[in-house]
Amino acid sequence: MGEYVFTQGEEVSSLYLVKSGLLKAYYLSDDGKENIKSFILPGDNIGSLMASYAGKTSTFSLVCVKPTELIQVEFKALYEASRTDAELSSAIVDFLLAFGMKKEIREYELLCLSAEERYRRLIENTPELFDHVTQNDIARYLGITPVGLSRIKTRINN
Amino acid sequence: MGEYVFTQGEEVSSLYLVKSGLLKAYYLSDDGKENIKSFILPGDNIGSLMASYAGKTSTFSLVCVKPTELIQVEFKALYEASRTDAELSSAIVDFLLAFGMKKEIREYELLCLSAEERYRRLIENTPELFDHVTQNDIARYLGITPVGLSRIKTRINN
DNA sequence: TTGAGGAATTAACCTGGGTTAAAAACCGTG
DNA sequence: CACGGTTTTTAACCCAGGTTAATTCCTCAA
Repeated sequence: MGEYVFTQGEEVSSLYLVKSGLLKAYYLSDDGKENIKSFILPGDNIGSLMASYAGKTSTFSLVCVKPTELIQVEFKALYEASRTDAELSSAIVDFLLAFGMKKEIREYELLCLSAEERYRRLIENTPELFDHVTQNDIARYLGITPVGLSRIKTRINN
Repeated sequence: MGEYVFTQGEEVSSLYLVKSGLLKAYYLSDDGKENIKSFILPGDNIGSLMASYAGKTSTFSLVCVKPTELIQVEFKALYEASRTDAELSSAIVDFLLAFGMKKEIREYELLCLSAEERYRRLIENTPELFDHVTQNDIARYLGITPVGLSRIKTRINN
């Protein structure tokens, strides 16, 4: 709860699998604005590809929103092992396919939908989230400010 | 040139590798608005994960902007083969890692940057694109209208 | 060379969401 | 219960970008 798994700018060499709890991954801009990349729920996996694969530092921070149990996997070891272990490799393929599809959906929403539509879809698809996350964070996930989200809500309720 | 590789709503079972040429992948909304998901350059790979992996129909269309040579790969066969062939599987892992990183960057740009910043970065990172793609399409890739982009340009040149 | 169709620009007006700041509602803790 | 901090709402004002439509530019085929 409130603990960081890793922070922006850090070298990260692991992937994580969420057993229980809730995390948020977010970008912090130069002027201190927070943009939430994703919430990570039990069963989801998370990691900074850029950091662990391309050897850069992480572009975002990962922090627990609720008490969380994680399984940590050393990326490089996994990657090397996958070179010769077909079963492991195909598990990784599944992991990456799931990852890619999540990203594809998010990209679609950010590119094609208005903030209001994204909000409606979030209610539709992940209502649990609203029980555990402040409206502030919901807004920053939708790509708008808390004030903006409050306005959308009142607009929706006529 | 102008030929469709596949269109939105179609069942797609292949991935593609671009040998030469240029394509665009785009979403068409109910009210006829086009939003460009990505431009695909030589060396890039493209496919609808949702369609070929999850068995849904494609959420976007893929069309050639310039005469293009493609290598087509049947997804299911590839996926099955990868289950037992470590070398193949690890090639797929690399493919998916590259795919994931591209998506991650795009997500960041859409979530955190203004249209003007995205435009500046595009000039910076992919100037070639401007030789082959209309400004209309650049705008639709940036997530704004052609009118909006024209304004940004004049704003930048004081 | 001209004319026609598409691409880009410009202008006028509108709207969604940003910004700032204050007020109100909601906590948990002593 | 009251206090102090955090969330949420509300209000006033602002701006980026959307919309529509007219104008200019470009290109290319006849």
